[in-house]
Amino acid sequence: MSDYDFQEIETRWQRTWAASGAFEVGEDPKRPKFYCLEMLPYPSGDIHVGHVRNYCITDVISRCKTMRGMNVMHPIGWDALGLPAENAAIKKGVHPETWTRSNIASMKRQLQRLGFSYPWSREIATCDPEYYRWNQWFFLRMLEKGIAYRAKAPVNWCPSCLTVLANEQAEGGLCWRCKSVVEQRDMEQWFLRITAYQDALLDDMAQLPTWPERVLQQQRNWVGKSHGAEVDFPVDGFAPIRIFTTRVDTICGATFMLLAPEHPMVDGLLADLPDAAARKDEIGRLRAQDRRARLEGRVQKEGVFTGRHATNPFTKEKIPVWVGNFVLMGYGTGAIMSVPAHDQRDFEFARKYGLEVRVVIQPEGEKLEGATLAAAYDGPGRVVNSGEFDGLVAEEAIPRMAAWAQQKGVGKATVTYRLKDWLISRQRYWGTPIPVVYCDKDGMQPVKDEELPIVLPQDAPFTGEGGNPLEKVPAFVQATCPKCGGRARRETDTMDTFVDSSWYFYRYLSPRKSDGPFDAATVKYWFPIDLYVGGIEHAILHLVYSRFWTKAMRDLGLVTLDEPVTRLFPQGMVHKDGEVMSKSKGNTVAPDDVIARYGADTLRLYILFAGPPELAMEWSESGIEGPHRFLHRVWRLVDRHAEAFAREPRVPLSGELPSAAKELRRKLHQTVDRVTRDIEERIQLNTAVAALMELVNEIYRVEADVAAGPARAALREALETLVLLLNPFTPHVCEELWARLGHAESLVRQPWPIFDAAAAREDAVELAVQVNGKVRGRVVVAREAGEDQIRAQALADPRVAEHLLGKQIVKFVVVPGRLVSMVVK
RNA sequence: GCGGAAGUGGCGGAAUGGCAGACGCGCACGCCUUAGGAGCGUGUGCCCGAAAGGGCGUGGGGGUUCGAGUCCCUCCUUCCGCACCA
Repeated sequence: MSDYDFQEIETRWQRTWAASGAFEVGEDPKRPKFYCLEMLPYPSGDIHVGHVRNYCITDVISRCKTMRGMNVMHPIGWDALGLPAENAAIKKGVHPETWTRSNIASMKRQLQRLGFSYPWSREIATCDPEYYRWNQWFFLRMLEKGIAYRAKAPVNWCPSCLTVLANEQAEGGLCWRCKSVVEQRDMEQWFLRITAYQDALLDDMAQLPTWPERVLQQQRNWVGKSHGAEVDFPVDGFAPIRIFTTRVDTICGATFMLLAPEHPMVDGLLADLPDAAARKDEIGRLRAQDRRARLEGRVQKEGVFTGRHATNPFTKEKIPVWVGNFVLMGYGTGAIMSVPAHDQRDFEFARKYGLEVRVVIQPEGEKLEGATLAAAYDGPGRVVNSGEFDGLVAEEAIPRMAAWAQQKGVGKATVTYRLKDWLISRQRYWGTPIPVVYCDKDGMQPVKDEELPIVLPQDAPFTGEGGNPLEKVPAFVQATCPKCGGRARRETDTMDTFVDSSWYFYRYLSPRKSDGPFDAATVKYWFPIDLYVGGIEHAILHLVYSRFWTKAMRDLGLVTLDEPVTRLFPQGMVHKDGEVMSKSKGNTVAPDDVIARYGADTLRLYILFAGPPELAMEWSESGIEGPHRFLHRVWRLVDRHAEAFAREPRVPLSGELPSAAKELRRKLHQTVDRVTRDIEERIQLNTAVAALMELVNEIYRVEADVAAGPARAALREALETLVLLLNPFTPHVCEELWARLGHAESLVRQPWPIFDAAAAREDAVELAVQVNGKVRGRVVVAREAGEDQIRAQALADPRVAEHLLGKQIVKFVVVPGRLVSMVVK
């Protein structure tokens, strides 16, 4: 009997696993495969509790599936390119690669201290040229197919940092670093044509029945498919203004039009008018003021009349054309028809500028008047004031009026999407160089495959003065045109790092392959991913990009899959003191400190026990004591019998067992069933842990009664089964106890306990007896007791009888194994 | 505004429509100990009661059912996305 020295046990077993390559895997056609994926971490410096939670979930499932006889792929890698490394370089004068590699080293050590079951030989880092060369290779294939293209587009420009920012880095219209208001600039950029897949991204959701609805819903919103109509409003002397609307049924109520301030027709419309300059200034003010007003939360609607009129093609009326600060250039056509009677935004605008409000949808049994309307009416009703369409209900009017527009050649039913093509250009150093050059003679030319990888130069200057450091490396910029052999300028934009994470899970399968991104046969064996666990914050960007990437690869003939992931399990965040745990809030907990005090097994157990994995969990310092005490209890319980069992010959469980042994086996096998289903089916790990705690309590309770004689075999079974069931959660202490129980082999591939349904069955059950919905007594009946017998016993219960005195039983319900319910009056 | 998730003891949280509060934290009392921030045991939703027992209880209100935390309707609150999306 010895103390539970978790530090010594944990480091020793971690060394043993590493030395034996315990978690290395390969393709094995004889065993069913299980690809268990977790989101690869960004090497920011330290593992945080959120990572730990993510990886504990996958580790328990991986270890359990392995014990269940499956061939499990459970790899890890590093999402190692990205802005923070470059900022560290600017701030501390270290090269981004040095910073990144040293972070990887320390985070790897932290992961190893947690005992996760990774095949480390498959570790990848996306900053490795042997990884990002395949980003470049994919890019070239996509360029050939027209999936990648270059175009001018508005981007976020920070006037103080003198650089372009990713959308995510310009949140709320402010530069994330210096907080200045970002400007929109038109620049030549690289895009991936994700919009070619917008319907596939929606339709293929049918192949994802086990994805959580909230994720699918977020993705649907992100794609933002919206059915409506486009209609052209002619303007004398100009091209017609094309609008998009979902409510073409209200078009006869359109009393003015609005253009986005950035709309390309605005300047032309103003051109020859006498007061053009003043109007132009006003509109310029709207463009500038718009973003600021939005981020301050003041969303006042403002507009400027252009001085021009357009013709409503349905009513032939001339209506004024305005510029409105709430019309977005990025959605629809950047121009709208304004129907103030039936759209609240248009209503507010019309009231402010004294524009006409005309009712064209009349609700049942009411009479709305434009002049007295208090708010826009957007409910159901019938069309009025709309000529031949009067009397139709709105839903009928929409297709009819769209068809009319098409027939007259002024519009058509159409569909718009919120989704935009994926802008992958970044004017930054620490990313994958985009493999093209620009030749004065031949223009843009893709680099030849043989020249890949285009490697980042080591000697770029990180000054923090803005601009892309790559531009300042002449040896990098100077290139040869692959077509004419003349001088060319190399592209200095690098790729968005979301490119790296869109396909990394294929690379794990053949991580060192040098003649292709992955091996088709291994993909065929391992894909699709059976379970993907990660933070809910990636519900859109990463998970949409990954789905797109697989579809694009399919169309390039590289894979045969439509979707990469069968089951997605987004785990909840970790909170502390009611807030999300984060560096900026300063409420983080360092896993290393917890491990030093309690050990990795306790940390793993606590983080899984604290709550259901899909919901936010609340971190509490005192809560961790429970699992820690539990492991001590397990240790004492098993260790005090271990030596004896290790020596004793194995006695089969046979014949009639004493009742204490039968009770123990009942609880034991009920626990086997619960734990197995909680891990494999429900992914409800907190209740699996609770079941194991109950089991330990039960073993303690009957320990003395089963320590000797024929019952002793049941004690041994219980202790060994406990160690096996607990192993996925707390593998170090379990390995140690397993060894002490006399086993030479590691637990990693030990077969999972087999559920014995007969042993788990209760032979007597206690039923509650309800009278008018209230429990008035209990009866113990044999498992197979018939209804008559149960009825007789229930009525015989003295307390029940008391409540029946002078009453009539009008209904009698027996729920086998549960309760008896009677209604009396 | 739209979408999603969630409201259960002092706290984290359990409950295929079937005995609400499993398991753990905390707390109280006791045992053991030279000592304990160790271990063991008992108790612990609220109210009345010495007890037996009774009443009330899963955000509020209504409904379905022999039976509702769970299903339906409605309202309220909190958190998380997206958001002047036409």
